[in-house]
Amino acid sequence: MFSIGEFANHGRVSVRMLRHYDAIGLLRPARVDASSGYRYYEASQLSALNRIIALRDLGFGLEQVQSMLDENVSVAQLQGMLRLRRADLEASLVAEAAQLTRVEARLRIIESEGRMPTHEVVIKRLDLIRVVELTDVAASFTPEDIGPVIKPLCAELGQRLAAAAIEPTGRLIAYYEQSPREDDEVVIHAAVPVADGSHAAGGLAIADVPAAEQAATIVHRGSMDQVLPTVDALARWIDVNGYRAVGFPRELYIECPEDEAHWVTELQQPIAPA
Amino acid sequence: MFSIGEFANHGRVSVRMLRHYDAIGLLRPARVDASSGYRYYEASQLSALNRIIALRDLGFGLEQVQSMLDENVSVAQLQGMLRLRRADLEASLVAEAAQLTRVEARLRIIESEGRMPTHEVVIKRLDLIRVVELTDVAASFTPEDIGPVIKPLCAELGQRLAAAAIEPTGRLIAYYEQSPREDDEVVIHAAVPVADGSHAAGGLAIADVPAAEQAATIVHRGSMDQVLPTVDALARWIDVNGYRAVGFPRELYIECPEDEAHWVTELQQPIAPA
DNA sequence: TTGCTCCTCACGTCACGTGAGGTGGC
DNA sequence: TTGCTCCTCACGTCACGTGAGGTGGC
Repeated sequence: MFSIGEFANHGRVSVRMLRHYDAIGLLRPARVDASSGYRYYEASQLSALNRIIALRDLGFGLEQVQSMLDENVSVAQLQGMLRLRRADLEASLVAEAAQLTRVEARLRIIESEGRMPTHEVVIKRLDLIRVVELTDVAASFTPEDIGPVIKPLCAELGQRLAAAAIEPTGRLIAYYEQSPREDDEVVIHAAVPVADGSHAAGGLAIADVPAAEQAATIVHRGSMDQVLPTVDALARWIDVNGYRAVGFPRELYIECPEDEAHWVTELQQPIAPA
Repeated sequence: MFSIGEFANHGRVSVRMLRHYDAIGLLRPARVDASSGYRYYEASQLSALNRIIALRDLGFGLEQVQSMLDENVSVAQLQGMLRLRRADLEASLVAEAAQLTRVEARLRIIESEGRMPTHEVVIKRLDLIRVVELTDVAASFTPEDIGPVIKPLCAELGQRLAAAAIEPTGRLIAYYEQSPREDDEVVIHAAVPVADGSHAAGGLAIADVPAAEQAATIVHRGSMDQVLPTVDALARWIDVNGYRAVGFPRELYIECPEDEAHWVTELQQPIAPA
């Protein structure tokens, strides 16, 4: 018979742990003194303790450990739990490796630029959005070419929405479709979300902006004339963190007051692992 | 100005999170209505939220995030935090990879043997132990050769301890030193721990059983004549889990009643990554 | 009036670590 | 008597999720 302290010593666990395992019924002492409450363990219980430690060290929770030690658990169930654990571990390893990549990317940036990045990139999921939209084309994907096309396009969109009495359910979205031709031409979509049952009206097209499992996003503050550095930062981030762009880039117009210098927009780029 | 719900939507976070960040002072709403307590956020606060999300997604705790956003934090401090995080992540990846190896090993065992292993192996750290000991040699590391040598050796040790009035501070330890010669001969040490200041006496040698950062251990129940399957299980485990033996194997005699069938011993083998 | 959004507590999570306050045998 | 070991609460951990119970504007 061992006292709790001796048993803890042999098992390389804390006394508190043994008390905890007693409390949850995972490992009951062989004997408990009725008057003092002292716990006493038998040497043979070391095997039981070791089984618990071994399973816990595979990453199972104590409740799962308890069920795995149950005599009535089948081999198939044990296999199932181990396979699930394996899958969880594999997912966790991938996630942590990605986190490490991002930490290292940030260390490189801090070394080369001497400060933390000011443009923060965040990965989000984008849901499918039902929109009404107008489209036009621009000669290239630079603010100089986009600006003169998108501004009248948005104004026109606003007028037609009012004329057709359509109530948008969200804010303006622009997305940019690379022309199938080999030149730089892009098709610009100016769109607003509408309720699911909406119909085309007033010369406006109904469309679905597709969902994206992962999109890298960045907030741009200020005039869209100055958007290029933000676009570049987003592109570099995607590259440095081991992703690639897989769909149309989008802009979400979050706040557009009179003074364009105070605009807040979010650039979104669907991505996939490179 | 956004209500908390709108802001949460744009930021892809939960309303509860925003309330939490407000509560801990990480991200205060731009305005709080005095009478209703409603929180209102500005579009420009999306950048602040994104910085928080980005840092949190690197694995930093919210308290650390807060300190990293502090204007007074130096670039050197930021670098330090990122490097520490990198080191933690690397360690965590190694630990999880080892865990995955163990889970996979167990899955293979369950497939080949049709049940969970009954001999559980646990990795422990072994501290250095000051002992008094007697030694002898055996022809090989099999129970048939060890048994007839170690039994009288232990009896002799007990007598000399009593004669020299030495009080052991722990239980009997045996460890086995491969002879430097090429044959199977092993040097058997029968030792008991003593207080640090002890001196050699009564023909007993003082020695230190070295510490080991990692040792694979397994509990053997029953007579030492039957120890071979347990020794084999330990050796296989060490092999299958990507370790190798790096020091003397030991036996710790945990409980040795009259009836040897009820003995409980722990086999210990110092290991290192293979 | 019903729904919707917002609010403030406050408990639960997971496996213990860490006191606080007290007892019993050498 | 002092140290040592043991005991039982009970709080703290970390970042929220999840009700409970209630309010205010459309």
